Order: sequence, then C-alpha cells, then structure tokens
Amino acid sequence: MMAKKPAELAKAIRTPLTVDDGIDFAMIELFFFAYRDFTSDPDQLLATYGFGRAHHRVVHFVNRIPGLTVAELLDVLKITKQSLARVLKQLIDTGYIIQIQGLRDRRQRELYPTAKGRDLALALAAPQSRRIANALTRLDAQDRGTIEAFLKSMVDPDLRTQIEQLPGGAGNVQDKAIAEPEATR
Amino acid sequence: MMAKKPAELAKAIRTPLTVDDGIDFAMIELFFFAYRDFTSDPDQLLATYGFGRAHHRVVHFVNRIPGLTVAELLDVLKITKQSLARVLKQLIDTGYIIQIQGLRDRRQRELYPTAKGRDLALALAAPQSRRIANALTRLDAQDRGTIEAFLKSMVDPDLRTQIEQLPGGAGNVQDKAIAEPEATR
DNA sequence: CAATTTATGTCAACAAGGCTGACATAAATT
DNA sequence: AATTTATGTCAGCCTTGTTGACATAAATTG
Repeated sequence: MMAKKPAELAKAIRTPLTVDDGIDFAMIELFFFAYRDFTSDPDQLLATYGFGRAHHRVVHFVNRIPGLTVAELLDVLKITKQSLARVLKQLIDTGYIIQIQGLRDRRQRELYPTAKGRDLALALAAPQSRRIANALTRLDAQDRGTIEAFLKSMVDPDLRTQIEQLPGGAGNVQDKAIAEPEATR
Repeated sequence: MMAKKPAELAKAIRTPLTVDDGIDFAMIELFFFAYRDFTSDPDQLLATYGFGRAHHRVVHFVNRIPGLTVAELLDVLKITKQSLARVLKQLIDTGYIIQIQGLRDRRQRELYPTAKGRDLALALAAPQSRRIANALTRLDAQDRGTIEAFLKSMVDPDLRTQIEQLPGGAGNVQDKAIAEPEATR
C-alpha cells in the first residue's frame, strides 16, 4: 500500500457542521448525552459488584421475563451464546440467577432470578426510573404519551414486537401517538 | 472465600418485575431499544470503513466544533487520552482529520476535519437524522419541544453546559419546555 | 428404532475500545 | 532556571463482543 501524504494535501475545514447542513444535530446530540447519563447510574452501582453492563441486561430481562430460555434471552439481547455464557455463568455462580430444566422440553434451561437477583434488578432500575420521573416532572400526562410514541417509533419496526410482549410495558402505547393518560389508570 | 451452594438454597422467583414494583420499565426499555437502533445505522456504515463507534464520536465532534483541542475533545468524550490516541491516530493517518498547531499556544493541537472527514460525518449523521425525522412525523412542532426538553433534563445538570455550547443545537431549547416551534424559523 | 436436529455448554482465539501507569517532549508559565 | 501543561507513546490489563469447532442430551423424524 502506498502511504499518502494527507497532511500536505488535505485542507482543514474550519466551519462547523450545523442544522443548516440538513441534519438534526440537536436531537442527535441530546439523544447521545441523555443515553450516556441514563446508563451512568447503574454503571457505577455495577462496578461495586464487579459486574458490567452485560450483567445488567441479563439481570434485567430475566427479572422482567422470568422463566425465559437461553435461546429467548439471546434473541432479546442479540448477542452470541458465547458472549452470554460468560456473564450468565458468573450470575449463576454468584447466586443472582438460577436455571431450571424445562418441563415440556428438558433440553431447555429456564432462567429465573433469585431473591438476590430480584434485589439487584430493582437497585439497578431505581436510579434510572428516578431520572426519568425527574425529567417528566415538568411535563403533563399527555407529554408522556408523546415521548413514549417517539421512542417507540425510533425502534426498528420489525423489532417492536419484542417490546410489545414485555409485561405492563410500552407495548400498551397506541401506535397513533397520544394514548390515553397513563397516570389515570 | 467460602463457596456457597446457591442452587440448593436459593429459590426461583417466578413472577415478573412490573410497573407495580414502582419502576418505570416502559420508559427504561423504550429508551434502551430506541438507542440501540439509533446507533445501528451508523454502526453498519462504519464497519465498511473498518471503523467503530469510537471513530464516529471523534469525527462527529471534530466536525461540530472544528479547531477544538485534544484536551477539549477528551472533556467532551469523557475518555482517557490513551483511548482517544488510538482512534484519533487512525483518523489522522487515513486523512479524515488533520491537526494544526495552535497559534496562541503552540503546545495545543487543533483538530479539523478534511473534506473526506466532513463527508463521513454527514454520511453517519444522515440516517440518524432520518430516523428522528421519521419518528417525529406524526408529532407536531410543540411535541418536538417536549421531547427536546425531556432529553435535555435526562442529562446530568453539570454536563448540560457542554450541550449548550454546541452550534445551533439543543442548547437553544428553553429550559421551561415548550419552546417556540422550531419548524417555523 | 436409528438418524437427525435442536438446545445448550464449552474451549480457544481474536478484536474493539475502555482503563492504568510510566515516561518523553516541547512549549508556556512562574 | 525550574516547574507546569499539552500532547504523544509504550506496555499491559479488562470487558464484552466476535467466529469456529466440538460435546452432550433430549426431542423429532423417517
């Protein structure tokens, strides 16, 4: 490969990219920073357990869908079984999750949280829920529906079914935006 | 350390965690899935260049704030200089970014995109902007303000100043939510 | 029943992108 | 002249993703 001499040929562009370039930078950056801080609270907590984000996701979904199989979990997380194996093994060995052989199909391993695993899931979710609640305080119930609708349509259409199956979750949001006020249920 | 026998002692919890546990799981999961898909488009594109998310962030902010120094970039990204060095070197060597010695302070290296770097930043931002625009189509101009206000208050207060300094961006959102319709400017 | 497929587990190697610690250089500051 | 600052670089480590290969037990199929 021929080495180029980019520094001598390429010229520096000194003007910033802005909204004028037809890109919604405000939203892109807000989403980036918001998500970064959204994950920062659980990240800190996880570090004290010696766990990482991967453990968080596993603990979360096992608590949300107790009894799901390894294959189902892989499908939700979209990672390989080898990736899952490492963190899942740790969580099982340290007593946060237990496996129970499936009844209908004894090849399957159903995943359940222990009391310890339930506590961890709650502890991880609490600061995130608090952050969201805080961000919603200035908004009314209808705004909440707007935000849910927005976030939901940011998700790839073919993956939305996953969300809809989660218990008591966002699947209940009307596709048409502006659902009935959730707060009054 | 004594090894416990968790499988024999710990009992499986069979009930799912739900909203009833006082946690806003709907929002937590929507945010998770939305962000995951939000990053999937650029991720795919980056792979064709042999780049990763780290490169994306660098290219993005150098294009948004041309001439920022290495130290400033580190502050925005919140990573170590050793982490940055790897990806930055690659981007410089392949001609996406160039460094120019600072004028006032010649120790500093000001970072600028090349034309190639500008094109890449635009190509990466385009699908994200499209996804956002699509998610906003069903919503009105006032809803946009609601979402911006929500995302902004998800960010740690002390880090919000960073956002406010970005050109033509979300810093312009009124803190009180419901800004004047952006679309009519 | 035998053969095949399926669900899961496991070993090994690799890559990206974080991290820490240590040290080097040049330029600014004191 | 001495110190601090901005940057670069080397080396090694960790987490979490990847691929490929192979093993086992249970279900399914011909």
